[in-house]
Amino acid sequence: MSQQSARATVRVFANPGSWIESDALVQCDQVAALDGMIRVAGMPDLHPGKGAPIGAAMLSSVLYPFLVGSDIGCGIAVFPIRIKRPNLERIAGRFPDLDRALTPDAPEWPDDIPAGHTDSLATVGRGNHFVELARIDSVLQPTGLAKGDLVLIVHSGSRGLGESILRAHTEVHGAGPAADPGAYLRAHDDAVRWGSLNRRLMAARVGRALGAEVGAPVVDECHNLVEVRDGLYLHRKGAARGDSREVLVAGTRGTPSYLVAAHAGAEANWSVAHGAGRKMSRSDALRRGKAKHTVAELRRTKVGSLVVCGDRQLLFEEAPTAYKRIEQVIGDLEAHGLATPVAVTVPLVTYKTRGQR
DNA sequence: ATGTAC
Repeated sequence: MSQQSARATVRVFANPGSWIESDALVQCDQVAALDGMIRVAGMPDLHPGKGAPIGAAMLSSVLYPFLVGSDIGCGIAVFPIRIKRPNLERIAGRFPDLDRALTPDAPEWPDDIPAGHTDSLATVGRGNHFVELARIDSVLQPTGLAKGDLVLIVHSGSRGLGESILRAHTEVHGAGPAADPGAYLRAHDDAVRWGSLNRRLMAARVGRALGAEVGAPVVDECHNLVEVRDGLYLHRKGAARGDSREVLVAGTRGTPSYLVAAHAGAEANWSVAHGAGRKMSRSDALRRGKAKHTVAELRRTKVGSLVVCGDRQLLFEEAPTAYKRIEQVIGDLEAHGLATPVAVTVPLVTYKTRGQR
């Protein structure tokens, strides 16, 4: 039935010294064997995901919804924010409740909500998602930001909307291709717009709660989506658009993040990493973290930042030591000519969740 | 990563 064709290429853009979990490489090979697959590019933050690798851009003539996963539209946005004399304790205490959905009486309530999906609007979600007040620690290359400027970094996606889109497909077709790519893409595009709106609404909520002026985003890059390029489908799963633009590559809740000028070409599927990448599974991070860290040191980090996280389990799962070193990921991007560092941000206050769960 | 069930 399936015709014989040249197998897709797999290339991982990491230096030999950068450890990549072997399960993630196996997943890349499995993806490469899919019908229609042309080129799999693993980013230096590559790690195993649920059925498909995270930190990968996968170019194919066939559209596979499972390669993007449930959080369609997830991305990272950076907003300039002005606060006169930031008091971290006070800011942490005044952060809005981003676990609770926006209500229509809020001043931020938008006129146009993609897919009419109002559930969980302007909420951050869980997992690796966060909203962070950060300071520009150094500027390495001319850009619109200056040393000392404050920014709000928002990493979040489409919450239940993307999940429902993937589920609708999976219930009928499992890990198979989209039977009607156009229909999938129309729903998908709504989720991508919803994710971007979600990040803007959260920034606005934080600005209002802190009495701070929030500017238009200087970066807003989605790293989970399907991009149609020359009639082919480029599946991004934790891989940001990397062709001639600035992207924020997130560190961890307690280490710096990097704004980079991305200039990735076809061989890297026009992509760059989206973050530090997990070094261990959530269960390992919880087990090892409990032996290694106290809750107090995870809530007040080595760089002096505060982490608002009422959920102790999530705090351990998201510990900086559960992730690769961001400097190594950035070094790998540089070494392969995919990106050049532009500015370094250091966290001041990171919001994860108020709740206990 | 998610909403929901356990």
